[in-house]
Amino acid sequence: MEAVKPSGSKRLASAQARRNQLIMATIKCIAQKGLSGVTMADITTEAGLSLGIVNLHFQSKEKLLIETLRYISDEYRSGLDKIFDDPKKTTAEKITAHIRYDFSRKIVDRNKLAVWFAFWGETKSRPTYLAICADYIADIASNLTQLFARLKAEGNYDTVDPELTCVCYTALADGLWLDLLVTPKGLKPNQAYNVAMHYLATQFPEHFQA
Amino acid sequence: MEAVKPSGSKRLASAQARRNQLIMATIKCIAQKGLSGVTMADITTEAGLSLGIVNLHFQSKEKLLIETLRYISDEYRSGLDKIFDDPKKTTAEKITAHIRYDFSRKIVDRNKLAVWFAFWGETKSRPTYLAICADYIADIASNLTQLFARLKAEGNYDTVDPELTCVCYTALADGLWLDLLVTPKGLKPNQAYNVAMHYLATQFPEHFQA
DNA sequence: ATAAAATGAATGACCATTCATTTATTATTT
DNA sequence: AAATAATAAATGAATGGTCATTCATTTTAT
Repeated sequence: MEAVKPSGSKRLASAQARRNQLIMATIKCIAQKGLSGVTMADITTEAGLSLGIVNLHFQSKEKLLIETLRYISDEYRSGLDKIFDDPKKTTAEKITAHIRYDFSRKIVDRNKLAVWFAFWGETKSRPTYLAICADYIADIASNLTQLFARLKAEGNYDTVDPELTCVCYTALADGLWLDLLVTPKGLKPNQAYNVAMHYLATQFPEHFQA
Repeated sequence: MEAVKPSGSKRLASAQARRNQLIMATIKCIAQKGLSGVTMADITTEAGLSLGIVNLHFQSKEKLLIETLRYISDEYRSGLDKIFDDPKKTTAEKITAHIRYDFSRKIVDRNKLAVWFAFWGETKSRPTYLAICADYIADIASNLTQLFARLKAEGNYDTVDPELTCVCYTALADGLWLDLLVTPKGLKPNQAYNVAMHYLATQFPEHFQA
């Protein structure tokens, strides 16, 4: 029935499904074997598909890796955007939701954390990886700074510096994620959340409890 | 003159010098090409030596990488030990020295940071890497917690939880290092130091100024 | 003269990519 | 509806390039 599109909807859907299937397998394999250790054979076997499939859908290994990083970035970002744009939440509620999200199951998944840090560890040598994340990082920082500035205005927080608080919180979250990845026996997601809250409570004691 | 040692001192010294030379070249190459991109040829060329030299001094590439990680770990650790064991410093001075050290030129060297995060990104798949650092991480945390506990006792800080403060500071430092590595145009070492101090000032306002 | 250190061409393993062939899906015809 | 043609998707054996490792030879130190 579709006059313009050359291929039927079933085919398009399956192509997208294959891409996702391969990205999921890539996440798992990077976590298991490291960015320096994953092979095409690892990924396609994990996905239950044939060796040639990656080049069919992604042209090359490198492009699959980049799409995998982009997938994780987009997922993280879109979750935060939803919170930030929610008209029903107050400023304080948005901040709380942000922190809850940062240490939620979906984000603190060790496979995904492994992928994050695998790419961070290579950004100096491969600027492409950084370029993928640079925009969204700036956006998120801008949104969070804005929330802190609003809360400062709403509450009685003359000494708070919203930008500094944003930089400090962001670095703290990064460090806690690293802890969750490398010492899973040491720090639990819930404890990490408490540490983050402890910092926020030092800045906005009227609104947050440590 | 040495009766026991089979080889002369000049040879021993040169063997050790070669090892260091290769480790330095490895740090530079990992920063430039990433852990997944370095080759033996890269490293030996950077060191100005021949291709076979690594296997002569380190048996294998993997062992050289491990020794490189160990070198950086030991360097960091020994610097902190000197501060912690200094009998001339008060508790507060030791903490200040610790933070200064964490953001000093020697530690915030982007090549070395690149190596740190290259290895962190692979710890999930290669537990050996974590094993190398696990001990010293625990030691440093124990020392720092002790310092915070002493300062709590010395000052008027009933609400401070030394362990929590240690976890929070450590994560914050990790996150700031990551920032320094990936967004060198954004955050400068001096600013990172100020952010860390800002957090400490929230815990010990009588002793530290943001 | 002896022994250790260093070299780098040669080797073999590994792995991303290609592409001829097979399988599945959609369109057309009877 | 069924059969057939046309097209897209998927496969995996074969290819070629890269790279860690080896070791016979050369260089340097004792």
